[in-house]
Amino acid sequence: MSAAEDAFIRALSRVLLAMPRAVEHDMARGGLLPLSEYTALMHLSEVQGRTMRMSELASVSNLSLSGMTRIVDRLERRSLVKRVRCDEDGRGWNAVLTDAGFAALTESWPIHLASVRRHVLDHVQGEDLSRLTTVLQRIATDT
Amino acid sequence: MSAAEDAFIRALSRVLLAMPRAVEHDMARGGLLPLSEYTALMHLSEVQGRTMRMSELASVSNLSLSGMTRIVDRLERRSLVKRVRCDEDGRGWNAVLTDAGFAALTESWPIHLASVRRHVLDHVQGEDLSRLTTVLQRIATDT
DNA sequence: GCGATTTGATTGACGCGTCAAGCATTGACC
DNA sequence: GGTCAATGCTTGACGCGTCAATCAAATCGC
Repeated sequence: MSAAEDAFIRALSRVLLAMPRAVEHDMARGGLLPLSEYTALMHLSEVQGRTMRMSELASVSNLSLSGMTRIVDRLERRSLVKRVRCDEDGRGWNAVLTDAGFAALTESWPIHLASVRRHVLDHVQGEDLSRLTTVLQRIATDT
Repeated sequence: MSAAEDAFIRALSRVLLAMPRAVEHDMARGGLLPLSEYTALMHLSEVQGRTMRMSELASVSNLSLSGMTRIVDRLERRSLVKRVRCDEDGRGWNAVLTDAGFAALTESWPIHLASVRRHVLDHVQGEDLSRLTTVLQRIATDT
């Protein structure tokens, strides 16, 4: 491994560990949703009917199905989401974003955005943004 | 947030979640050290005397001190590291890489390298490597 | 020197996400 | 149409890393 590659991997590792913690911390300080829950609600808010199958939600969130079960459990307990049996398939469940869930999302996103901007986007200028996006997408797709 | 920024953040999030799991998985399949333990041994192997204070090891690994205590506990149980009281400060402990630990590291690194190369480095070509490294270092430093 | 504070590290309790096992429901096949 | 594998999701058990509390050694103030 070349010195440049080594430096890259070390920097990536640090970001991998430290950056999500920093954002998570900002969210917690604001009394807001943890990142995993925020992300789930965000995905729900972006689809027609604010409804997604558990498996689909897990997959777009890059989480195991059982992990998503736990998250929706927590969200449902706080009435931010409700579970509705799936019409076409009696085994399936839909997670549906409630109005309260949408409100929580609305409350959370400015802080989330500010945190992400401060910790990440502020450090990526101009042309780098699109180049890096391409690289990251390739890495993400492969995995 | 612009569409480009949004794409960047989403791609970064996916990499953050998926990539370490992929590498971890490769290590586990080879019956090798988990990433956290691998990293600790690696840091130890790189310093004079293969010795580091717990706090220093935690800090270079971007982990809490108590987290590092657990990791060194596991490593010590398998005799890959030993704890030695610190001379200059009776409260402190040094983690010292043992020969067995060094051997485990030697055994692990080819698979670790191959995994990192396959999942990450193969997707970063030419000039992107240094540009991306700079950005990641800025992000890591800030946090 | 002797209490009071600070510092280095460990421990207890906890939350999170994973895997493997379990439970329904569905769909295929005879 | 009844059995049997496959599918969608949940549950149990577990490992990991965090925070808050704790303990011991060191340092400061007097």
